[in-house]
Amino acid sequence: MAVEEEQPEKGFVKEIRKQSQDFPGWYNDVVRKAELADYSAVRGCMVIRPYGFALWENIRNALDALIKKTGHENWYFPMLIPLSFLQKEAEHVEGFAPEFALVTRGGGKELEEPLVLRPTSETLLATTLRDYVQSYRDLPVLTNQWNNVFRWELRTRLFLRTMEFLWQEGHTFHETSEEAEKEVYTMLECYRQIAEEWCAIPVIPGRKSEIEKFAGAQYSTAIEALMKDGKALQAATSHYFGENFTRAYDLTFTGRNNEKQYPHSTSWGMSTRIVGALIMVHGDESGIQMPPMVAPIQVVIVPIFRSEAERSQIAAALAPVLEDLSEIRLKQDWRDQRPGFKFSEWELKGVPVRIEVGPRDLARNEVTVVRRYDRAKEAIGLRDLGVRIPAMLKQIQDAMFARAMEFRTTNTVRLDSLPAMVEHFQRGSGFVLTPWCGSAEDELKVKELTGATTRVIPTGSVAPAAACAVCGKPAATEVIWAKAY
RNA sequence: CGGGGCGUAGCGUAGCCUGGUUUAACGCGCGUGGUUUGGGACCACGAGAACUCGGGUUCGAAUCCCGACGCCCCGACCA
Repeated sequence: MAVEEEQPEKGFVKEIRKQSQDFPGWYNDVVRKAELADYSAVRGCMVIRPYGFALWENIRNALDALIKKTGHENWYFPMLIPLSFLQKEAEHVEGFAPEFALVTRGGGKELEEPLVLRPTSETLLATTLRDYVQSYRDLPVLTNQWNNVFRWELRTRLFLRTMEFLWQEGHTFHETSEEAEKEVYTMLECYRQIAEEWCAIPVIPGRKSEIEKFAGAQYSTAIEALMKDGKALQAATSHYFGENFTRAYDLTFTGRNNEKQYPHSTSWGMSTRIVGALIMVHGDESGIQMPPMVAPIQVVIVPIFRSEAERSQIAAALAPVLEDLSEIRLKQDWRDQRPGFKFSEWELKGVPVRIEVGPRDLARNEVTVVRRYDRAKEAIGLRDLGVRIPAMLKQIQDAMFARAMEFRTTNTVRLDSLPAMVEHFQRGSGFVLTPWCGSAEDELKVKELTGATTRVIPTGSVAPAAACAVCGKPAATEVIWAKAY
């Protein structure tokens, strides 16, 4: 009951700041009050609580299945990496050095060489695979690992940027550049599927600019999503390294021509940040909204009763229903709280469907079903739930994606001049699509004038027959600009 | 790293300016008992804080002074 401001019309929320007035405050309240995650003893690190971790697990399981389906195998590499490994690739170390966390002591004495808590594992992969790859017959090597990484961040936010986070990092090594580049886009497509089909988050896949690419990559690709506050969030990335890392780490193979060659490598990752994206795309003034496919709890049953007799009546009536819904992630809430309290709490936590069962319902052999998506309420016969609930979950999943897509569409504009961009970004953000010549000076100029950066050059977009919106030279591509997380 | 703010019970705060009826208060939460239960219930009783840490001033410090540490916000930085 921390908030004194006037209640929203519906009067359902008491504990979270208003999304419309204080988006960052709202986000923070929702993450903590919905019991997804909390701060920890160390600044910038977080405790992921069971409800939040269950959400991550659902996303992870879906992605892990896709990764395996596309031919990759899970490995595990150590978290401690000798500092010298990181220092071998100049661009890479330059990009990451400020974020290193070093271990300098062990066993009570100073270490010969500091160890880095992995910020990412490219260097370790390339080094290790030297022992396993000799011939073109040993390629491709398609690896993935689920782990934690550390980056010493100055400003942190739960899920979006923490010093330690969970992700998967895939690393692959190929005989040819064609094969490696194909891999980059195969994995980007996997990420698109996870984001759009599982998390109901519309994304734009495409290529990052030179400035925005990963340190050490030839080029980077990403999927970009638009949050409800108009800011962009990179939801996953996939990089092409060419021979950059294999040369730097002297990973070679003997090719079909009997000559020593360097494999072409890639890496790609999706992190717990996707959880933050999901919250900021679907959440509203009442809290989170979980897309049914990844929701830790898809259906919650709130029994309403006054007496022991009513209680057992409800329990008895529910028994066959529970059998019909055995495929659903379902929770019964028999806690000793008033129903209204439970309604609010489950809405805050974003459970897609709530089933209310009380004496009035049972008298008609029905239950009251309420959708979190729009609070639509309807009576459904007890025997129909086994069919109606799965259909409803599917319908909610689709509706959530459609609504997010509509938001993105109405918040995407085409502009063709720098003054128009400056004027636009003074009012807010959203996606801004412009013709662009591709020069880094333009990016820096726009960033200085507006705070916005290039997010992505959409896959499949063609060079418009137009002048670059920033400098007026002939455009080489279309590009999306936005203020970003 | 620059600018600003804050450290008082599990959480959110009041008290501080103007030291002493403060035995540090209030709300939420927590425990027990009871009445309740279809949109965040109510009553009663109860547990819970040597006020971030270290110095100093003073007869007396949560309160004033100095220092340290931690956290938050803004900026810079940033897969």
